[in-house]
Amino acid sequence: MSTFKIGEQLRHLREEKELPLRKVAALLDIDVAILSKMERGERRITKDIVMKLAEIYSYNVNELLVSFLSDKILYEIRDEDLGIEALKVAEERAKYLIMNKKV
Amino acid sequence: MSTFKIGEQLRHLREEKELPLRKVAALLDIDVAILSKMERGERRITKDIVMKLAEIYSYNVNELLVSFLSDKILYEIRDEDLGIEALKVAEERAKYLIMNKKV
DNA sequence: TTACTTTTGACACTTTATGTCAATAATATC
DNA sequence: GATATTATTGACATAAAGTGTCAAAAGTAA
Repeated sequence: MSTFKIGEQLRHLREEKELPLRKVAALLDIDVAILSKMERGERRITKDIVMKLAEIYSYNVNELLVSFLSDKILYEIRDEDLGIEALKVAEERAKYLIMNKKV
Repeated sequence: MSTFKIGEQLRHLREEKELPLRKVAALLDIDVAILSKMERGERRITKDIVMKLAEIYSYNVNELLVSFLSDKILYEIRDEDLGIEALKVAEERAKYLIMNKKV
């Protein structure tokens, strides 16, 4: 999947901290190439990585997670005319499920 | 991925029409086992199959597609505390993207 | 140039998804 | 309750997608 926003956001944060991929990748214990690709949307970003990066960059983790999740959601409805409608229905259903403690 | 709602809905429609899996599977040109699993959420349902089934059951295709898409969306945010928040952000972003004709 | 950072692509490997099939289970009909 | 029909389950082989590793190439700064 390609990331729409979270990748850019993470790159932006890294550049603000003036950290090279090399250092951040080392902290995450992953290859530089993978981090590079994650920031540019060529590799999947995992929830785990997002949380670790929030820690590394001292950034609000929930905000990053919402970006991460909304990217995944938008990916599911890319090119779909009924996307907005599906989002509304999904939200109704999610609220209902939460009320009944199912999600 | 498991289907939450679309599978049940399709099974219900099939039963209303009193069509056996065998016949519907033949119309779709897929194996009976696969259709059985799709209806019970053990196999992925594709957009293509949903549209063909709407035709076969003479049912509103958009309604089924919205179920199908919202299932996929809900799957992405299952078990996520920030799911609702992510849905709202995704909707805002989707509207923005549509305005700018990007999605 | 030289050093450093980043990107790109190849590769082997793993995981996940897919289609096919047959055996089993469940249901209905006689 | 035997038989026919329908539905479910699991095994299998194959295909597709994702992952980690590496090194060469490209880009950037000193």
